[in-house]
Amino acid sequence: MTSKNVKSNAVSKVCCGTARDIPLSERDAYELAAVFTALSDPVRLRLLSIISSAAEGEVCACDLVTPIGKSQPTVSHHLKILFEAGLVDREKRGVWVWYRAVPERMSAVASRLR
Amino acid sequence: MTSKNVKSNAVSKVCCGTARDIPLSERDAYELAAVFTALSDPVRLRLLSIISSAAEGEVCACDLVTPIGKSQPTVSHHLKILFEAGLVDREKRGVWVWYRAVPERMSAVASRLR
DNA sequence: TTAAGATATCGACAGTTGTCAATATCTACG
DNA sequence: CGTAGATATTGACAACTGTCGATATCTTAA
Repeated sequence: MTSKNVKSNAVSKVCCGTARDIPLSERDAYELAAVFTALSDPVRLRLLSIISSAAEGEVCACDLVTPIGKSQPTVSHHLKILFEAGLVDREKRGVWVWYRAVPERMSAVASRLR
Repeated sequence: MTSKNVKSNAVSKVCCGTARDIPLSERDAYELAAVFTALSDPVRLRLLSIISSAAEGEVCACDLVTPIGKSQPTVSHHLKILFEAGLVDREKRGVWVWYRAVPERMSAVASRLR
């Protein structure tokens, strides 16, 4: 395992061996991982791209099913995951539900990658 | 399903109904999702945080097992996933393997979130 | 009230993923 | 050689995930 102060090894460098604190806490890691999990599916990324690039700033859920090419329950499922991750916001108006991107949330996540 | 030009509905706004092209291609969505999948685990995020913040710019794999608190095969497994996602680079020197972050890769991913 | 349509939930299933013990591979050193 | 130690691979298992059909819920219009 961890070696320290090994003398005359072939590579002139040794492992430090000290298990210092991890910069990212366990709790933060879990929360960050949860957002990345929401982003880890191609269908959700395409949904996000449609919603984010909407000229009117929002998109009706009814207009997401056909272009995505998945069943309505599946699209609804993915939208829920994006919503719960804080990546999109939604508003029910009449029969329809309108989705819009949350750019601050995406920026916040992006900044965690330096 | 999609409604268009519905007159006198209660919310004064209708779905557009046109299934125009999705900004993010299916191929790009898959590739991006693959990177986010690599980032979607708390253990991997903590590994990344240790490697990224290393004062010497690199960390020996032997010094990652203990602080992470998982078995050696598990840590090796996660490091492989990070490596294959292009998020870390590695170099074998003697018996040890040294990992370093790939900041350009992280920046590239971050920029995809606007 | 009844009907029609948009969205959400449920139940089930196949595929994927994180984990570890056991084992293999590789490297340096007597 | 052969040994010791670091890392990777394998095999197995439980847990999680994406998908769909069926169904429930909700809203508006007639």
